[in-house]
Amino acid sequence: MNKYRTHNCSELRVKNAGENVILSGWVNKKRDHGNLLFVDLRDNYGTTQCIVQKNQPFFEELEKIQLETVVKIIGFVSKRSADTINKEINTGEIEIQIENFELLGSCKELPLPVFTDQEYSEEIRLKYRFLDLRRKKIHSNILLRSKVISFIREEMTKLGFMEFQTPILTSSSPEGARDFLVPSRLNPGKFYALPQAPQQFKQLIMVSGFDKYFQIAPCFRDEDARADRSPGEFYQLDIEMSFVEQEDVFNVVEELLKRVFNKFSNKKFLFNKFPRITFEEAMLKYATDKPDLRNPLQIYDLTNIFLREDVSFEIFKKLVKSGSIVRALVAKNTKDKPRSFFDNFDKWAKSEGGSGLAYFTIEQVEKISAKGPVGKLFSTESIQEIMKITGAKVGDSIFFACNNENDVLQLMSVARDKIAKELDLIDKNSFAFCWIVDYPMYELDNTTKKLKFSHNPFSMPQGNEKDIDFKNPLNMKAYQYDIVCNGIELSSGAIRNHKPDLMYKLFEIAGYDKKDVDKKFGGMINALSFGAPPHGGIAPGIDRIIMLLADEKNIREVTMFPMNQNAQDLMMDAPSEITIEQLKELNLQIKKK
RNA sequence: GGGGGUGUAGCUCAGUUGGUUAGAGCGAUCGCCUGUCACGCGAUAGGUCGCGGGUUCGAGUCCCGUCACUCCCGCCA
Repeated sequence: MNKYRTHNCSELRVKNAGENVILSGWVNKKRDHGNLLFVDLRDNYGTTQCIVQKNQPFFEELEKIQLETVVKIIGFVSKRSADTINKEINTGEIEIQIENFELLGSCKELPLPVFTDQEYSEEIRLKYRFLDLRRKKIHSNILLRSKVISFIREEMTKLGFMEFQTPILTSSSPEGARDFLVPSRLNPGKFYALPQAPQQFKQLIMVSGFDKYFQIAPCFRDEDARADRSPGEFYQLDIEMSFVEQEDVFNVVEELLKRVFNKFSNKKFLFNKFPRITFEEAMLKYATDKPDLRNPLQIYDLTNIFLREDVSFEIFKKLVKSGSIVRALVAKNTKDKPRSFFDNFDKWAKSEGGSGLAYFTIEQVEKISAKGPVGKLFSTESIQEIMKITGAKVGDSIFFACNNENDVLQLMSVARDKIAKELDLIDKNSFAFCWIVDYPMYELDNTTKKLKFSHNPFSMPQGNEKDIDFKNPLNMKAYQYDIVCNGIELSSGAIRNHKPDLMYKLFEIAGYDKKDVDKKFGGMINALSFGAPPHGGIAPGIDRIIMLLADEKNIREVTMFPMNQNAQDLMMDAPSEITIEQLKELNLQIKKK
């Protein structure tokens, strides 16, 4: 028999009444009635009410015990009387009559309450994460994470995939995020990098003939944090497959995500078959390549309206003439909204650094007209044209923004969310997945004005190799795709370029000559020239999947031991200073400020 | 690197236009209480109002600076 317990704290039922039992756990709560003491004992599985009367010799000792102390309770199970049953917990029909107890782990005065729904500061939560993790919500989030990960492993295995580990110490890559670097003791002056993703390794696994790979892979990127982005490290469900086209990857991922989301959430799927939206279409309709499709609002281009003679909105007309564009959103049935409703959006848009949001409401007394500060600047015919383009009806309002393309898109993307939230148009009980496809191979770097890879440099350009228009690289599309759910980008993926010659050509366009490519990606290119299968894959973010399933907005709520925004672990005190000896051994010197 | 928010007791927060001794709930300590399940009742302790400077007869409150946490932008192929 186990020394510490015969049962866990969620196990005992009426049928156990009369049995002698031993339970161990944390003192979750005490209710002290002076001559009668209730102790709620908690472990990973649940809580059990234990009770002791004053006549027991250890009564006073137990009465004074700190919450969160770990104790072993020895006693017997007794059935509760009907009026004292607690239906909230699954051991609520019984209680333990304590016959003795043993202190297993004492507890100092708590820096934060454990048994409470109260929110408290992240600083204190992260410093005492081991206490924070005892709390119900986050404890169950972490359990959910564990279950999801093992389910994913099972399902991937069923789908014929093999899990392989890839190195954690690897080489720095020139593209992409900032690397975390690790100095090499045996190779003075040289550094390893932690992998931003096992990108090259998973391709090498394909070249090695393993056909279907997956891994719950740690990824390291030294970039600034966001609510949905841990600083430092995160996990991807890394997938790669040989002899596949884009659709084959989609089928696997769609099937897997459906199984996972159906198993771990009651929310419904808005689309049973995930819609495919081209990058171009997404940017036009949603002004972002990670649209929240729960939001029914669409964006329309109204630039041409401002070239019309019968529109006298001179500020916008002037901007349009000098190259600005106009994009609009329709807010249905908003004619009765107060003036403040509209002005607040304009005020908000200005606070976003934009030029504001103009608006009018379509009305019809006899003729169709526009109401609002700029309404009279539009003729009936121009309003009718706007209604044709946008599908707006009498009683709807139009919000529009005019600026250069970048700024308009940025504003409209956020405005679309904000207006939908304000009008309560988003069904919170659903998942809206979609694929974003046909990404451009290259884009212009805003600061350097040079061409760069818009996503992964290893992606395969679309079309027959002979027909690819290398002269107009900005027109080149790639077999590059993203999967998005509820406005959250879960993953990017691509069919890879497995042809070294083509790869050199593509890198040349981005400004890397053959020598650069050989130096930076030599291992990869070399491998591809020894018989590489066509292959492709994807890597959905595990943390974000759990966030969606747990309905959490912050990634730290689904991460056991996260770092804070400044990439510090307040509990372990990382990063920390190291000794002179360690530095010497690594041939490093710290430059003083 | 830039912008916003927050910072008052161990924890969560209140604190009016600048005005006497900075409050509450939870927690802690002590006492009372035999059926609670957020038990109840009474008492006590607990404060560099993040830090530094300034304005003022007087600053938790106003101003300047700074630090910490957080959200966003940049960044994240």
